Amino acid sequence: MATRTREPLTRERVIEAALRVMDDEGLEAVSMRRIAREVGVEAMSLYHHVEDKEDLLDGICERVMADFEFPEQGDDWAENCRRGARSWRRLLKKHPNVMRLFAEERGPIRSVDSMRPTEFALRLLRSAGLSDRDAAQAFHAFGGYIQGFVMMENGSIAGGADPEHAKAHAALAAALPEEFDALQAVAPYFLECDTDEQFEFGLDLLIRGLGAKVGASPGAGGQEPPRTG
Amino acid sequence: MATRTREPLTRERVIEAALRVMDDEGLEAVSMRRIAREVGVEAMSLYHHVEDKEDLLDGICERVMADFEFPEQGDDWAENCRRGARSWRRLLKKHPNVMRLFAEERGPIRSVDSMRPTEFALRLLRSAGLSDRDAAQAFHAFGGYIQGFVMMENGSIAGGADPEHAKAHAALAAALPEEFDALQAVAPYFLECDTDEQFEFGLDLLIRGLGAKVGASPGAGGQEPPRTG
DNA sequence: CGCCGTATGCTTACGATGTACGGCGAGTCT
DNA sequence: AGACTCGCCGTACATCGTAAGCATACGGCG
Repeated sequence: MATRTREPLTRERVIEAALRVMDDEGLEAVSMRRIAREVGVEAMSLYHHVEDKEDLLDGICERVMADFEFPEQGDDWAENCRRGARSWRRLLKKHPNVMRLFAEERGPIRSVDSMRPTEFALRLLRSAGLSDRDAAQAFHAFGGYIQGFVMMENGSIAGGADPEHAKAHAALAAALPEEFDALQAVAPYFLECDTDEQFEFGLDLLIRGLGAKVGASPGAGGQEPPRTG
Repeated sequence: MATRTREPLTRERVIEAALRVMDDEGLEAVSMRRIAREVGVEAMSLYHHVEDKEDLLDGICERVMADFEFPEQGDDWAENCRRGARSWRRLLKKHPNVMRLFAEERGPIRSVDSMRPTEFALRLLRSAGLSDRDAAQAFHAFGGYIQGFVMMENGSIAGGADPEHAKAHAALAAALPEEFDALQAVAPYFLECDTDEQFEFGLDLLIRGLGAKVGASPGAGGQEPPRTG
């Protein structure tokens, strides 16, 4: 028979297929029917493994986060931060569409593995000498920067990566009234666009700033937490 | 007659209606039919003023950017940067869903007004003493940070703003295995979550870092641009 | 062995979406 | 007057998420 006791579809396999389709064909290709086809099943069968499409997308997010590659750590906290940040960016760029999912309101976390990157980052910041409070703040600062940067790389609002769009952008900048002189002066550098270098630039700013802060109040562990009621 | 020569629907009015619906009822409510109803017309009539839905969404983005409020400028470049950043964040928070649009790949810019915030930011950075090249880099650093931060505020992946979600997140953190000690220690501060303060923290890091850079190579204008072929 | 509850999958169907296509009425030009 | 254009409408279609019900297969029981 064709329908021999087949491999019994799991949530993991569904999500994996969805991630594959998303990476290969874009987020709009991720429909229940498309994913079902991908795993050799009809659309409605997926609902035995995911609650609904939102849940599927949540699953993709967690799946991606769980793929974070933990960089080796050395003695220099700044370099450790840099490596962590680069790794996070690399991950986000590997699945360009996941930023769009992050930008939506996501459901509660379900898998433990997807929290490991956060734990990793927080340890790193604490080991740099930040208080728990400052670690939380710095976490948001770095997280925001990295995700926002990648978003600008992908979405290309106000300075994107792909040459064609950048070219169009620059052409438009050149055609602008004279009052946009700063834009016209800087446009070539938008075009040049070595995004790795640009990423490092901002990363450097954050780390320098953090260095100043660490130097200012060195070695402080966590003081008492705020009342969380 | 009811159908007297009525106000002749324009692209602007369509986009304005779409923005209103998006702000009031969320991005998923923005359908061609819904917007058409909003302006008292049938869905297909919209296509005389926007190419397709993508174009409409592009229009929303530009419309929002054109709403940027230019803060007054003083003598302190750092304070000027802060004001500009706060203004940009305020704008993004005023239309929380627009971040999701920015996260997608957007079409080419069409309106001049929507470029003014960029021009403003670049002037500001140049007046701080940055070279054109560094201004471009810093622009991406600040832009990335601000947008990413707001995205985290809204989307709440790894530390969101609204209390309910944060609470759930913290509860989950507390229930985590012991290996997540950093996360557990910092969780209260994620919960506390004075987002304004957190925003200022990251902003400060960037500005401090920039200050170091400005101090290092002071007053340099723009050197020659790279070949843009 | 047969029996049955519970997973798992399929089929059908419904309402909503973006938009291609063609028609219709009014204003403008020759 | 007649032709043409412009703004708008109505209809139609493919695709989407998913609710409801039916079919089949598997595991634990007698």
